[in-house]
Amino acid sequence: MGRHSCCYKQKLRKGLWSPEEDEKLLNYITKHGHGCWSSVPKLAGLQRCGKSCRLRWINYLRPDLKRGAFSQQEENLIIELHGVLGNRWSQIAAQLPGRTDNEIKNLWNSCIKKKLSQRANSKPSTVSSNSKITSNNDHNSNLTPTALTQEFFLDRFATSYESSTTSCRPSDLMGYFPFQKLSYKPTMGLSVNPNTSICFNSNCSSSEIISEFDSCMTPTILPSLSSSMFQTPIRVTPSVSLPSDNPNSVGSCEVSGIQNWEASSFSNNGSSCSNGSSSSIELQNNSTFFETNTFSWEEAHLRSVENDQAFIKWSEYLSTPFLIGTTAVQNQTSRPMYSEVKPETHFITEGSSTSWQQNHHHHQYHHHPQASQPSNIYAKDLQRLAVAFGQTL
DNA sequence: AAGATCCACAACCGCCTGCGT
DNA sequence: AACGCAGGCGGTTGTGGATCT
Repeated sequence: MGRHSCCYKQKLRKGLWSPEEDEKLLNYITKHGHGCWSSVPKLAGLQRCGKSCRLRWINYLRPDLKRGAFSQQEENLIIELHGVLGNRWSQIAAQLPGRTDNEIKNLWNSCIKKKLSQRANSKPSTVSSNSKITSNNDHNSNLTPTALTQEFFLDRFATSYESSTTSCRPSDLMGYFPFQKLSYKPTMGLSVNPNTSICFNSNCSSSEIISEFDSCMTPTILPSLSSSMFQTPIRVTPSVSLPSDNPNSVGSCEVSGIQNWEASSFSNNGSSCSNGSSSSIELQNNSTFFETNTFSWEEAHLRSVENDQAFIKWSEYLSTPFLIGTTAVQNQTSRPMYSEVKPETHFITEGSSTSWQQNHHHHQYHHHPQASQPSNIYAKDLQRLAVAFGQTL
């Protein structure tokens, strides 16, 4: 095995992609689809290997990517899914439309895992101290992130259970879990016995869990998850068509006021999107375990309002005139768009032209002091971009 | 002001799997 | 059945900006 054959080729560029490379790749895939990835770099005129092109497209250039910071709901969903799926980032990503596995993986490794670890350290063995609640792993110091997540659920469960009133039965408690009303069986990763003890069975394979979830999940309860979560993961088919006559319809699906991105939303016929609601996650409307309890991370409060802006309609995004001058950039109303947009190589399709914007600092705005001064940064980046593409602002 | 350190993100690497021959 | 290729995935590293000292 070892290195992919295409990587043996000489004179292949590595490292960060330049805007010119992005444009070449984007233009090529927009026109022709990717086809065989190994042939894309040659056909697109790039000195890259096919895998590199594929990654760049999937993680950055794909037009159906949701840009910007993760919302609290998304973080919660990631934690929930990670508790079930583990490090299957692609499957987790399939449940978060517009997010990539790489993005989620980075978020987990840099942020969520830290939070869970801090929480575990600051509140050791809450679960194991409860005689009614048992876990296969009572030592937080040895917990893997997945185990930490499980501990997290157990802890929340224990808290809820302790504070509940007399008539609470195990079956009642199931409502506290994100996958509500599931018929958990003793063989599953999560089990509840009549004595109200609950445990994660570490010897239970994930496939069993998945199979159990799949079989007992009622479509009326969680139609989105049941239809897609444990079946074939959503895959984006990058054969994108960007209809120039109706930019507002490009791949946008609005369901319950939020983005409802489907991989299948983009098709060569350009006929906007399929409904796709069967496999979408309605984050805003699904009160999860976390919201129905007292879950709150330290900055969750601070970020909640700001991150609501993450649910910007793609259609609005596409139709917003990014490159109409610095005055527009500085316009306060345009700020959320920029602050939520993962930048560098975003494009707008207007007719046959492709416009680009660049902004390396998108992620700073929600947790750095510079957040109060985005305009200068936008302007600077736009100027850089304009220079790169020979445009004037 | 400058170097050191931290952090988030992009990209690469190696392995696995599926498919065609 | 064996082999090679391409695509996909997860772990890891590299990079550059922000922050700290």
